[in-house]
Amino acid sequence: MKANKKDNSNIEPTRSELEILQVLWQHGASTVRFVNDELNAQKREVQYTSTLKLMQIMVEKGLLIRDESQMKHVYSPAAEENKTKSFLLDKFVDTMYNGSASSLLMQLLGNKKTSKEELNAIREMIKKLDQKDK
Amino acid sequence: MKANKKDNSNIEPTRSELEILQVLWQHGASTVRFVNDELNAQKREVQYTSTLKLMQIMVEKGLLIRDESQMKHVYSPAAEENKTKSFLLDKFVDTMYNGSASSLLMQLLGNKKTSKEELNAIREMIKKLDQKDK
DNA sequence: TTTTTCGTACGAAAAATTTCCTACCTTAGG
DNA sequence: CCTAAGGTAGGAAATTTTTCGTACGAAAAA
Repeated sequence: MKANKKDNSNIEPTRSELEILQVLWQHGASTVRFVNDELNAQKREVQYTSTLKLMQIMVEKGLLIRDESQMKHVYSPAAEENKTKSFLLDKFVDTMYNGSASSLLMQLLGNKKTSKEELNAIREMIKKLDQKDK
Repeated sequence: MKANKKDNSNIEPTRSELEILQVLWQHGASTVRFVNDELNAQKREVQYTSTLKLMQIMVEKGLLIRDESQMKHVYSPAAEENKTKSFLLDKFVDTMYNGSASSLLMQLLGNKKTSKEELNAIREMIKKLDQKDK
């Protein structure tokens, strides 16, 4: 019942909260049971009630909304996935690269983990962008 | 005196620790006094001894190293700036974009905050990359 | 020399985050 | 009806992160 920020998307999820958001982004609106199973499968062992509690808190914070019409409540992200991601990406660029997106990209390109396919996808994307402008 | 991970760069700095790293990345090796002043100027009000303590903890964790040869200890990041950033960026891409760098870029390009200049810089970068490959 | 200023060390408090126990309710199966 | 399985609510404990008070030493100023 604390103050809902005018907009949910300017709240920083904690690390655990982010894990939960990931599951919801990936699978869409879900029950606690489902999220908890996913966490245990994908991430780490965690008790059902821990996940429940966390998701309840997230509702209070306005990060999630829930459908209580059924006994098994169904939770979903309160903000657009892209809005949240965009916000977090922005913050990341700011704190890590002084706001320079190209610096970030540079790092990304120098990254072993970035595969050939990724690089090609990026190139294509830029090409299209270039054409539009011309 | 806890175990130093073989490599510092796979440790996740906390949010506050990241703020300190930022200052050090930006200004190079510094005293606590300097870092604290920067934090107060750039970020938020914080007591000198709080910053001191945090930086001491970071030394214990292996995130920072310090030169104690002078009375005013001088701290610097233990790992290469790029190594740490690369690691964090990787994690970010993984958790937020399922490892897809191009998805991230897409988000970046759709971002209001990404200026024209940035876009151009990115285009140039890709062009060069393309030429190399051909 | 005395005092004031500025530094570190250390411990503990405070705050934030995360975990889980217990109680209790509803539904499904016997 | 009775029991077992599975759900939510809420409080409190545990852990992690952050903040700061106090003690004390060195150096600079008076």
